[in-house]
Amino acid sequence: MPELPEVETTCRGIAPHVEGREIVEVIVRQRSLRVPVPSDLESSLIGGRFGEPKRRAKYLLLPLAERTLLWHLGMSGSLRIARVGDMPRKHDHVDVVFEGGDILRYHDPRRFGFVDWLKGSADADTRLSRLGPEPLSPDFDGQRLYRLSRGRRAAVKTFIMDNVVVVGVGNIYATEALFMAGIDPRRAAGRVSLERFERLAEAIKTVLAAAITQGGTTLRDFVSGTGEPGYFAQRLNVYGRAGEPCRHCGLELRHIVLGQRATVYCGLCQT
DNA sequence: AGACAGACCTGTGAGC
DNA sequence: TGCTCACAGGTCTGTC
Repeated sequence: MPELPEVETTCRGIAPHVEGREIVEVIVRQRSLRVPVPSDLESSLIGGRFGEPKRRAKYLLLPLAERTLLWHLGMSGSLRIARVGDMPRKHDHVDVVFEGGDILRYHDPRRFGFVDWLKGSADADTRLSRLGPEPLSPDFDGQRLYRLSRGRRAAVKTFIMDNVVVVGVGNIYATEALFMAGIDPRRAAGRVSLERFERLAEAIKTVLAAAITQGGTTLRDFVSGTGEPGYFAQRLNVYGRAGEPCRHCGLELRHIVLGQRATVYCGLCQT
């Protein structure tokens, strides 16, 4: 499931294949994604060239001359580079074919992702304008978490997954960062100290940066832009390990549900 | 305003 | 072996 590191890996992986190359064909096999594929996608893309692909939160931005394509991979989506002649698999919904024969191919079994035009500028499109800072930027730190959390009774895990607080912290990395910082995910956000939020902010940066270095987590159907699988899944300490022993103290890891999300934590190491 | 539930979708794996 | 069914998850929307 693509979280921020996977989207970043995808962005870097596809960039050399798509930037500045003329689009010669667009094939849409499934228009019914979470947002319907725009009816003018094909006509607007053909003959154009993308500028440098960017990432904002878990969105990929592909600029054209006058408009920008906003792509979200949802839960099960992947963008990878194929070649003309590579047979599409089931759930390969969109192909963007470039001069020279590279194909930007969108695969998404659960169709939670979408491709859409950015509405105006990034500041005007409400999907981007309300987003908090990037977790790896200096704008994101423990002070911010502390300030925004005062008076909040929601669980700290739910709080750090709020895109207004900070973007790109999905369920896997929220779970891992809370373990690394030694914080009980159930604790009310408003009752976490500044010192502990500073540890948590550092943990979030550490796990995300490590995952990007590793090329993203390989879980089920993620494949990076160049078709190379990531390797971060092997290094997860708690996510997906409920019932197994904590790597620090050996206590059996517990599974609970917080904010409708599976949560795993150590009852001894996280307080 | 904040908290929470529901909707979207389908492959996977547990349980019968 | 074959079937059914709950579950997984990001984000938007609606309700209290």
